[in-house]
Amino acid sequence: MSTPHYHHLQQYFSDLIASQQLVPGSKLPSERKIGEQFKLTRVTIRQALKNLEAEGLIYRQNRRGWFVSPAAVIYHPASHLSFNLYVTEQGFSPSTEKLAQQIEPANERIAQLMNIPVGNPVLYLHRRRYIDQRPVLIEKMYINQNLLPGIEEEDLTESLSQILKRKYQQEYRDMDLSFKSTSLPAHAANDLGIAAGQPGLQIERINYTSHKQVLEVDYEFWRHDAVTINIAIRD
Amino acid sequence: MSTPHYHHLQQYFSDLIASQQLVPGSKLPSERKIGEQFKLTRVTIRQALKNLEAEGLIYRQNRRGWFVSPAAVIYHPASHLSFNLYVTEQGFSPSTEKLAQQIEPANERIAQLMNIPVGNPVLYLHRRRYIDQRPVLIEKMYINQNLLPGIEEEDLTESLSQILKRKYQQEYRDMDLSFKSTSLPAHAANDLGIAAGQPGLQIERINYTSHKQVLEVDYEFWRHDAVTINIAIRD
DNA sequence: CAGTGGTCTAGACCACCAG
DNA sequence: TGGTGGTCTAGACCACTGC
Repeated sequence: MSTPHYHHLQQYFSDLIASQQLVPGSKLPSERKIGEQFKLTRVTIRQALKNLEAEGLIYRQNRRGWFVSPAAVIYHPASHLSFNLYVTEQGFSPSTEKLAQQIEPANERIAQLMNIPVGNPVLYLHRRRYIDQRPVLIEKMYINQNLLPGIEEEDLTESLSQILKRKYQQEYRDMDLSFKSTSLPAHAANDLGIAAGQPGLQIERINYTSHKQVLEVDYEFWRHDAVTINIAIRD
Repeated sequence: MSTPHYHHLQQYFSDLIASQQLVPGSKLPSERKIGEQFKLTRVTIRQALKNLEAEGLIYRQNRRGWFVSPAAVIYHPASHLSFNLYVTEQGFSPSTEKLAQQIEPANERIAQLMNIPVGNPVLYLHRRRYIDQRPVLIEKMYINQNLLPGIEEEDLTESLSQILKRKYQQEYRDMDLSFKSTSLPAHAANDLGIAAGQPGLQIERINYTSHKQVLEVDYEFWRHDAVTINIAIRD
């Protein structure tokens, strides 16, 4: 077995995508159709498709089929641009959906970060964000409502940085970021409508006010093919 | 099919690892052994193992078996610490192996970045880096030898930042970083001794001198389970 | 050499989505 | 309701590792 069969298949679709005979968003033939055409079983087909998925060239939506991935958006955290802004600037169309919003008692980590007693209320916000109608990101945030009284009455599908600026004359300043490439936890995969266990990118972000208080702790779960992170370090 | 069989298996090993009945570096039973024990076929076993791999809990080495992953090392690029230093500080044991070193003509991207004509010589360096004897990272670097005359005579398994400091009184300063979660390209997977198509983390890093000249362009290919990236943004 | 993972066949049934 | 991907069986042979 010099080169495996799935490798040829990968190459085949890879070439179709590179030459734009398959464009972002278009649907691949069904696994069974591909199988007929190449005289291969579904196991082999799926190996090739999963590899292409890992490369970020294609993605699937549960039981709907396989699709060609759009270009990844570039996330530049140091720029402090909002999701809506940087997605728009790159020629895509962002949208946001609120999945949950509630007052919650702070757990240990959140309490420690926000310097409040464990169990004190924080605002929990759970959102799903889309690029060109494709869900790409699940966001779970814990907001320090002591610093932002009345924040829960705002329209929280809006950009938070907009709300901060308008209502509180606050801006995002310092932040701590942590990135990890890992599979999406089941809850995030479900929210994104994909099978659990698929590769993803997890980000933890802690946002500080200009007085070094913790404004917000943010957990983001990205489709791994949807984003590239750029950072410029200037001492 | 309420919860799939592979899910139970995942949970089983996940629990063993969490409770430290399986410790980092230890070998899992063979796929066939697991199959006997749980009355499952290898296809199902492998689905569970691949999911655990995507989570970063286990890893494999080509035809040698599956092993429990060690804790990820934390890479803090803004600290300017060398690989050797930050790995050591976190209680692991780093090592470096030089796979190739040669003078090469600069390609377009490198030439543009280094502000030299295309085809001018640059020093290419290809290294493999280990944490506790596990290969975790392939590095391909292009070094601006105009700024570092005689660099090619140094021992290039050493920390480059050490060499810079000692021989050239230079230090790493500004850098541009780009991260992407994607599968490892075939060359990198081969060098790491793992099957192609496995998830990985790709980093492009451009290092500048204090005079904003490009000192070095660095491409890193990490095992995705081996690293977490932390960055503090302070304006 | 025996044992490991890597690849593959030829089926099957299920859960979910769309028309 | 027909078609999709998701899961799974029960095999097989190959390439490589380690003894």
